[in-house]
Order: sequence, then structure tokens, then C-alpha cells
Amino acid sequence: MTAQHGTAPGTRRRSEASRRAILTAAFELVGEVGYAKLSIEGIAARAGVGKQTIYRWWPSKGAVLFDAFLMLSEGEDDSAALPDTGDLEADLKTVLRATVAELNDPRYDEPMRALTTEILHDPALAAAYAERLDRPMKELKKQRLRSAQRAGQLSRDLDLDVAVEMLWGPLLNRWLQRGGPLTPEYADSVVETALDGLRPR
Amino acid sequence: MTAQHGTAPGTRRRSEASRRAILTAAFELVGEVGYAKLSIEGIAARAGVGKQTIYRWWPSKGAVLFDAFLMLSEGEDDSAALPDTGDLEADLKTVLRATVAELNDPRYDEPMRALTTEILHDPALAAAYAERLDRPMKELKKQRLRSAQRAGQLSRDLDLDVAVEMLWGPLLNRWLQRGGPLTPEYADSVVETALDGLRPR
Amino acid sequence: MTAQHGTAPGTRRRSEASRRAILTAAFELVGEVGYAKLSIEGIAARAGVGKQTIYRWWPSKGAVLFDAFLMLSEGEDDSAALPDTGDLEADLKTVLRATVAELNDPRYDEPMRALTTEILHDPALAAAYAERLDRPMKELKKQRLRSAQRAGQLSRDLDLDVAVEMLWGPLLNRWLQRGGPLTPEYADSVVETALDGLRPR
Amino acid sequence: MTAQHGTAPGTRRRSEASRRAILTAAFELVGEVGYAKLSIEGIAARAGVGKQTIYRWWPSKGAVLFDAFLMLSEGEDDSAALPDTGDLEADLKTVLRATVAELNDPRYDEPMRALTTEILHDPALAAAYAERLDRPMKELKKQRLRSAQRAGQLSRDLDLDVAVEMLWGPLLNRWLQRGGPLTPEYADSVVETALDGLRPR
DNA sequence: GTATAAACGAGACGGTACGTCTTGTCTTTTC
DNA sequence: GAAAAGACAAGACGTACCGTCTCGTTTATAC
Repeated sequence: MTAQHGTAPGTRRRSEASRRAILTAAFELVGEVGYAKLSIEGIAARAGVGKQTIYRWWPSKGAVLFDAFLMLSEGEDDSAALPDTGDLEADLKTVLRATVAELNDPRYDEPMRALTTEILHDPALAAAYAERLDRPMKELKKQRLRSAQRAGQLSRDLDLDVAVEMLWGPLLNRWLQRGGPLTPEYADSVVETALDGLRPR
Repeated sequence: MTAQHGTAPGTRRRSEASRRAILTAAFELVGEVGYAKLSIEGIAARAGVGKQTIYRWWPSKGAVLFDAFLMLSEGEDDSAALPDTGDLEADLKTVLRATVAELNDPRYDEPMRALTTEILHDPALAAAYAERLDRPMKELKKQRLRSAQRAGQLSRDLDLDVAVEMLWGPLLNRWLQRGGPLTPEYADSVVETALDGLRPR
Repeated sequence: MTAQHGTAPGTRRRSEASRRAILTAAFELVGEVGYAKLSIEGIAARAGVGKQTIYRWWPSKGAVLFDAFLMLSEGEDDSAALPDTGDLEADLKTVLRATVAELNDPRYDEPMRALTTEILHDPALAAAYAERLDRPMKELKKQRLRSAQRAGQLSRDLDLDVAVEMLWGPLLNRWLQRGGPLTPEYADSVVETALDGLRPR
Repeated sequence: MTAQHGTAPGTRRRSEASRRAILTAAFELVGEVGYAKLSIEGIAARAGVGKQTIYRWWPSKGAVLFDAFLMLSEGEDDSAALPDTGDLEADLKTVLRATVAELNDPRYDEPMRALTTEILHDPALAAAYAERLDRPMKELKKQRLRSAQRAGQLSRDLDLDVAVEMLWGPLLNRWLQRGGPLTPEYADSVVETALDGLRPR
């Protein structure tokens, strides 16, 4: 039950080598020349592939980029849970600091901005992103929060979606809009403020 | 005290009519055809203006779009403070619901996505945005929070920047990434959760 | 030994239809709007062709025009010799009168002026013109003179190149510079004067 | 009797300095960048003059070029007759060799080609050229021939216009179309052939 | 083992838009 | 009131890519 398609008479014989070359080229190129100058033509040339091979299998430039990200994330261990030492605040700071580090990593900055741009203007891609890349990550985050909730460290009636977005939203926004320095200290500050709330205790 | 520049010998005589026509055309067009199909050529044609007149005064498509937003926002009353009834939670809900309504308004959706895209890839534009459009708004928000802080409704040592970002960040992120329904109820939920914090009280 | 190219892997598949459409459009347009207003853009539009298809195959506007002339001249019978009734003077008058008629024909006037302009400023084009269009014609003319020479009607030591240029040069010059009326009588006069020479006999 | 316009009531205060600067700039520029890249804009910049000053006084780029030639030729002695040693053939060879030398002079090549181009497409300019530049020269040539005619060295009933064109036409044509080497020997050959005629004597 | 049919690399095609350049007009300021 | 300066609407320049469409050439079953 591994085959993606039952091998029907008019068989598909897609070239795996071309697929990988295209995705790799797309990811590298967007990092080198930036989103604005990324072109199908350029990807095809870099991958040593005919343009038609791209148009045959992907509906848009964004879809190629998206698959390039998927390919990368498949290398990672999906089942890897977030750290759970019992100390929620420390664990969250660890994870958010890691997020900050990744957002500041120049290897991922341009590609992620490019993908974000595509998501911004393509609802279908946005849905795919939410489903394939964002949801698994969010699920891990919610899992950690659920564990804390069971331990009585979080409000019983807390909406975990809102909680996750309140923790990661500020970071993403600073990154996207360059609305301020994106430092580990900022991550810590967000965690503390979110946990305690704005009101005095 | 009217002259913008001291009228030097070979002075500049920029056409205000062309400037307004270009900005108006840019804003309208991005709403009609979307960001991807927005072109300098199209803006010039719609504005009844030569392309060179655009290239002469703006360095990029994003800069035009940015100025179009600036022109709109200049119509608004900048000194208008956020509502302050004394009931912080209610006031915040009112404001965030208004934000939600604006983000959902189709007249602003495409233009704002377009501007966001440009900001995403152009640090200079991002700085201009932060300075000219975002900061004044953020100042108003912080002012309201400061008032609440003085009234003892917010922690004394609260970082107001973090607070503002924790309130508005989740909304903006849902909007940008279409990561879930952007409803008034969501706005309320964000306000409540932010004020009380994730921890049980 | 029939194949023009050994059909290599990435072979060329130039569109003959586009080529003809471009040349026809170029010839028609130069007659309609004149040389000064002839543009690649206009040719492409008239021919229903992308600009790149012109730039791909021709190095300059002049080269297109030149090929347009070539296409026309290929329709004509190249082997057609000049008339040879035995009466050299009469034959030359016939031919030069025909030349005068053609130069005065409004259908060819503008296109030929345009081509001449390009030749005037482009040595490479001038060489191509001399080789492909001018030389075959000149050869026919020299052939007729050679026949007369054999019949003792022309000096034995006559330089036929000089002779041809002395017969046709004055006509072309009047046409180019509009230096006087270009009439059949003028053609006759040139023939008579050239044959007899300026000196009294 | 030097003024071109009588000083009419609404007096003209045309700047002679600008006029000369424009004509000089035009002549120099056409020699430097060639006809194709000669622009009004460039002439104005080189001359340190506003574009309007050119448009105000000349109807076309060709007219500027034409006046530039006029200015040069005014420096020359118009009354200078062609050499008349009594030996017509030798005198003609001298003059035609001088013509050849001038046509081969790179300082005059480009400017003359440029002017020729303009004449080619502008009948009004052609008429001005014929009247102001060509006719005076032609008159000198005809004068020399008339002298020879009186001396019995040329046919009594010779059409001097045709004669002049038969002598100079071949040279100009070779120059224009680069239809062969333009050497002093060629000039000699033309003179000899024209004088003796094509027919055997 | 061939047939055969798809996917492939290559790249020409009709187009759109780019950013630059020049045209000829218009306007402002200086002399 | 002519001149220098230069903004303006218009539009062509030559280039880069778009997405579609043949071309021959692999290449991997299916016969």
C-alpha cells in the first residue's frame, strides 16, 4: 500500500531526479536572488530541466516553493515532541528562542519570506500550508500546552489555539514586518507576559 | 511660510495633479486586479501619466503603494485617541473588533496584502512603514494601555510594546496566513486571554 | 548530402509563417508610415508576432528591411538577361527608362529610400546588399555591355564596372538627392552622353 | 546687408552664441556618436542650451544638421573657381581626386552620411540642400566645363548638367553604397571614360 | 525483444511588462 | 521676451519571463 497511484495502463513515469533537482534549485535560487527575481525559467535552467516539466507538475511558482519546503521538513522528525521538563515557562522560552534563531538565520530568511508572499496571495496555497506544514507544528505546540494544562499550570478553560497564537504571533509579526529587534530576550518577555497576563496579579 | 523649498534657480516643479492621479490609480488597481497583476505600466495608463513620471519620483512599485496608503491615512484624524471609557477590556474588544472588520473588508484586503508583500521584501520600505504608518497607530494603542496602567488595571512593570504585539499580533497573523476564521469572537477571546494570562488565577 | 543541418538533439524549428509575416509587414509598413516612423514594435504588431521573434532572427531593423527586399527579388527571374536586340543604344535606353519608372513608382520609393538609409550607416548591410542584390543586377548589366563589346560597339579596353556606374550612377543620384527631374528623357540623355563621351567626335 | 531678418517691431533677440553652440555641437556629435544616436537632447546638452531653443528655431534634426553644414561652408571662399590650366582632363582628375579624398576623410564621412539621410527623407531639406549647398558647387563645375566647351574641348551641344552628374555621380554612389573602392585611380578612370565615351573612337 | 506512449531537454512562439531613452510641448524662473 | 532648466505625456527601445506549443530523445512498461 505504498504506491501513490495504482500502476494503471497509461502509466505515469515521473522522473524523481527531475523533481528533486527542481525543488533544490528553487530553494537555492530564492535564497540567492531573492523572491522578486525568482523565475520558472531560472529554476528550470538551474535544475537542467525543461520548463514544461515544471508546468506539468506544479500549478504555480508558489507551489514549487511550497513543495521545496515540504521536502526539507520531511527530513525532520515529525514525531519529535517539544521539550517537556515540567517547567512550562522554561520550556516555552527554549522553544521560542529556537524559533527566533531560525527566523534570524539568513539561510531561511529569504525562502520563508518568499513562501509567505505566495501564501499571502494564494488561498489554496495558504490552505495547503496550514494543513501540511503549520498544523503539524501547531499540534506539537498544543500538545505541550495540554500537558501543562493537565498539570494545572494553565487555565482549565484556555483556548489552546489562541494561546499558541498569542505566543508565536508576536514573533512572526516582528519578523515579517521587521517591527523591532527579534532577540531571545524578546522571546522571554513574550512568554512571561503571556503566562502572567497583562493584568496585575 | 508657504514655500516647501526655497525656490532655487533650477527649481523642481513637480505636478501635484499627476502625483494624486498616480496614487489613486495604484490603490484602485491593486484592489481590482490584485497584487500580482499590478504593473507600473497599468498605473501610468490608468492615471493618464507617462511611465517616466512614476520612475522619476518613486524608486519602486512598493513605494508608490506605500505613498497611496499614506495619502489615505492623511485624510484621517491622526490625533484621534482610542476609546477610553474606563473599562479596559470593553475598550480593547471594541478596537480589536474594528480591526477585524477592517481586515475583513474586501476594499482593504488586497491593497493591504500588496503593501505587506512589498514590506516583506524591502527593508527600506519596512522602515518607512514602521515610522510613518505603524508607529503613530502603535502610539495610540500604547497611550490607551498607559492610561489603564495608571489606573492600576495593568501590571506596573508591563512592557507596553510586548502587550500591544500580543493583542494585535494574533489577529494580523490569522489574516496574513488565513490561519483560521477572523471573527469578532476571536478578537474577544484574544483580549480576554491576554488580559488574564495563560496561567490560572 | 541533402540535409541542411544534421538534426542535432536540440534542433532549430524556425517558423516560416512568422518569417514571411514579418517581412511582408515590414515592407508594407515602411511604405505606409515612412522610414522615420518604422518601428520593430509596429512590425511585430502588424505581423501578429512577438517582438522577440524579430530580435531572435535579425540583428537590426535594417536587416529585416533587407530581407524583405530579398524576398521580393527572389520572386523575380534572376536569370532574365537584359534585352539584346543588337542596338546597344536602344537597349540601354529601354533599360534605363525602366529604371527611371521603377524609381518613380511610389510603391518602391519609400521602401528603397529606407533600405538606402540603412545601407548608408551599416557597412555590414552594405556588403550584404552589394553581394546579394546589387551584384547580380550589375552582372546582368555588364553581360549586356560585354556582348556589345564583342560586337565592336564598345571600346576594347573599357572598364565595364566604370561604364555601368557611369550609366546608372547619375540616375540613382538624382533619385536619392532629388537633384532634378527624373524623366525618360534624362535617361536617354545619359545614355547618349555616356556612349559618345563629353569630347567632341 | 548681413542680417538674415530685418529687425521687425516685435524684435528678435536671438542669441547668436546659442546658435553657434548648437550647430557646432550637432556637427561634433554626429561625428562622435553617429547618425543613429544623434538626438536633440544630446545636442542641447552638449551646447549647454535648453531644448526649446532648438525647437524654437529649427523644424527638425535634419535642419540643424543642414545649418551646421552651411556654417562650415560659409567659412570657405565661395567664389573660388575650379582650377583651369587649359588641360581639362588633368584639371578634372585633380578635382575628382580631391572629392575622393574628402569623401574618404573620416571627419566628414559620418556628418555627410547623416545629412544625406535627412535629405533622403525630407523633400524640403533636399530642396534647401540643392539650392544652398549643391547648386553653388555645381555652378563652379559647370563653369569649368563651359570654359572647356568654349575652347572646343567638349561637344558643342553637351548638356552640362548631365556631364557634371556623369562625372560626380559614380563617385557619390560608390561612397554612399560602399559599392567598391573609392580610390584616386577610380577617379581618373571615371574622367577618362566620361571624356572619351563608351564607344570606340 | 521489441513496440509504444509518457515524460523529458530544449527552445521557438505570441505576449506582457520591465526600466530607459527620446520626442516635442509646456511651465517656471532668470536675465 | 528669449533663454536655461527641466517636468510632462507619449511611446519605442531591447531584455526578461510568462505559459503554450512543438520537436526529437529517452525510458519503462506492456505485448
